[in-house]
Amino acid sequence: MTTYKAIRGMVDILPAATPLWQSMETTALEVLASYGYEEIRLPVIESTGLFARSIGEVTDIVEKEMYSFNDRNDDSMTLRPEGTAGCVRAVVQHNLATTPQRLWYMGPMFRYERPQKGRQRQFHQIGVEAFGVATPDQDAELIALSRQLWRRLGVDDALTLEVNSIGSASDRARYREALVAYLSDRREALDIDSQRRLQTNPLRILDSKSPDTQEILDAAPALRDYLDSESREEFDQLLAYLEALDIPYRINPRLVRGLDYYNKSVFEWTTNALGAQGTVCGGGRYDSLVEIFGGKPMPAAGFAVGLERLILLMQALEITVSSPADLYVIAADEGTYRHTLPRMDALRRQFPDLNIVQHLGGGSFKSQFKRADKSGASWALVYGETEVTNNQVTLKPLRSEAAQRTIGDAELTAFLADFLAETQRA
RNA sequence: GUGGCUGUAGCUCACCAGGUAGAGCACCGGAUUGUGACUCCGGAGGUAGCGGGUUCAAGACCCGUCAGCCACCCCA
Repeated sequence: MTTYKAIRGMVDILPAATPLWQSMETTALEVLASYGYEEIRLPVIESTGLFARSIGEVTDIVEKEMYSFNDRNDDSMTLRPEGTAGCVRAVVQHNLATTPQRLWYMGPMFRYERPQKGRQRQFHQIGVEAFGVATPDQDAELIALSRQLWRRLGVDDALTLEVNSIGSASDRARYREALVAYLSDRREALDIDSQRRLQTNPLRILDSKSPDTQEILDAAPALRDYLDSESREEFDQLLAYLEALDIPYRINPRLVRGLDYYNKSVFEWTTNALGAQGTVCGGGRYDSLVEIFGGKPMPAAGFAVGLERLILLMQALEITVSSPADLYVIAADEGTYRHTLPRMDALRRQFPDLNIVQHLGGGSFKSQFKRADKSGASWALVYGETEVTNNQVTLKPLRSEAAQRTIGDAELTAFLADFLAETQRA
């Protein structure tokens, strides 16, 4: 017999972890709604060309990390490696950007990379994209929104905001020339990867981790000196907004994002609690992407949150949530079980927020109580012969020292209403 | 894609000049009449990731392969 395992880099999220995921997701939904962002749901597969054009032909993502294949019509398709390209495509296709739009989406992304902690081949992101506002109040709102999310999740103390401005495309072109000129003279002192990038993507040399390369970069031309006045002013304005919001930040002049479409202000939220993959959230402005995809020129900015990394961070901070059952229903035998059926059915309709777990498969009271205990339920509802003949039910507390009691069916409703009120849910 | 470490019961791990596997936790059952958690007793559960080689004999050694982890790389 053949046994199957999930394929490399594809990860099952098991019941032990889903309560934390769900809690994180609902919190995110609330925060996004509180800022007036609306959900958009997008396909997981797009034309390969869409990503090549937006992300950039010479980026690592496009060069070697895409899950691409030809469909039955021999068209090249790609499992989305990120969400912005598809979102912009949808905005253009449906003409959504006639007025400013605040959008978000959540779902799986795919990159063919070597897996390690915090890096999978299928992973999940929440993407937030805002269209139509060119001024840095938009960048500030996006950062404020993300900080609000960290606060609500209890991870804000573990995250640091890094910001930078990478200017316009023409600023970067001029800077690239200067940087290449400077580094070419010192070519042999650079690490191998940086030597290669000298031809392909020189700006990425800036965030090389090689100490030798970084030392050479200390005396290199600075990107900031090549920014036009607009980029500079808008960056300074963003910093002023961050100060007004009381969001601590670190200007990282070597922060350059890996995707070609970014311009002007960019940012990352990072942590050192996760090892090498410390970026939990990254984003910035991408003012020319809408036009590239055939829309009317339209400024835009956004960011993406890596959900696995966020979960890992929450786990590292020992943030736990659980949703145990409220009631566990025990019946003495087949006849009493049948007696409970219409009653539990009615209770579920009457109290939709109540988690009622019915014991299945029979067994002794002893074994049923063991299960009841393991379910985490607060109360066991016990139906034996006596209860059934008297139209009663026995309530046994499983989490407290309160006394067990037997009450009439009619009183159960009042009891459960009180229970929900106590647990602040009714 | 590169380098290093690891891979034994559901989980965490052990044994071992190489002589066909064990613990704790978890699981199931029991300790007289309809009651969990603690305790005691018993039980079930493993093609030792997979394939090949060396050997009388391999979970242990060698090779390959797959997977995980760590770092590089890259990003979320």
